[in-house]
Amino acid sequence: MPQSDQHRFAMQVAQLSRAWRAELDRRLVGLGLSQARWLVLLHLSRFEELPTQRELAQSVGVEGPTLARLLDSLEAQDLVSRQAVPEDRRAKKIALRPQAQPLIEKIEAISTQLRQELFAGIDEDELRRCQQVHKQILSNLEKR
Amino acid sequence: MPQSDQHRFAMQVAQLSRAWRAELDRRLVGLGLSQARWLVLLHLSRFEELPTQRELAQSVGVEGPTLARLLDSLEAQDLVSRQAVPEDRRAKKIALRPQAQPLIEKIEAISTQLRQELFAGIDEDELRRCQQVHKQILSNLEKR
DNA sequence: GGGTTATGGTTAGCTGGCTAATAATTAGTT
DNA sequence: AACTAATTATTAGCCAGCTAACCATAACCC
Repeated sequence: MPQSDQHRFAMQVAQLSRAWRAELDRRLVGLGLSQARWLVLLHLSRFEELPTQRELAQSVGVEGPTLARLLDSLEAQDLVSRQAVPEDRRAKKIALRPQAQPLIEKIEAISTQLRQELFAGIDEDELRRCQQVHKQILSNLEKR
Repeated sequence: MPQSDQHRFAMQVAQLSRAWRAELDRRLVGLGLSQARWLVLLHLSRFEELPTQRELAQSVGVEGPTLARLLDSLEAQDLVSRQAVPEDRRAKKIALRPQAQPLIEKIEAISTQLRQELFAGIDEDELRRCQQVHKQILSNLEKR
């Protein structure tokens, strides 16, 4: 595979990632949430037990400070709360406030809908193999 | 394919894109160029004729204002120059200054090296099919 | 040819990534 | 028990993406 194709692959991934997020954001703008914030809510809703900030940051895929600022604004909107952890007084667990629930449901519905549109016409098996490729590259990346 | 797998695909793409770029950036940090700037140089070096800012922005995959600011700093470093276009007095063509050439070569070498490491153990055919999947999703995205 | 619309570039200001440095607390060593 | 290490969250500050609003010029059209 020639170099320029490999280069194209890299570009494609970058573009895909940005365009996808931009489209989802466009559809979610009515909810008063922007970009990173709904992503945090989405991840938060998938935890069974309340995660610490560290755990949540890892799940979302951002660094600690990035999450801290997002939580600041989500807390200001009364969508989440930081709770002290008795066993470890450094840590804080993040909880969803009840008023976030309807929002979460809308986010889930909209993002699921978008995914269905984007995966239209793509063979399920192809998709899975593509995931394997991604996984391998990510694993190669982690070795550095 | 269950929803959660689709969700994972989206996350994977985002993570891949960020991690890849972060690693390349880490390797290029010694050149005094950060993130977006070497990308602009790289794209610029692949044009046969001098591109306008618009063309260059499109190639890099960013919006006009983003490129404008990057060019400001690249111009301040004497790595590129903006040239007036006689036929269209609104437009400017971007040219690489000679002193950028050795930099470009290092960037090419390092990014090629990284790509080879990341694509290690990945079947060429799989990779191509994966690109097709990306292409399809991107095309679905553009229809919105 | 003059008014309108479209286009190339810039400026301003927002958002959200990051690292580095700091404070508080915990864990580990001796 | 007392230092030292590591860990959790925060703050500060940089970088780079974006849209909106603007200017200058070009293209369109009546």
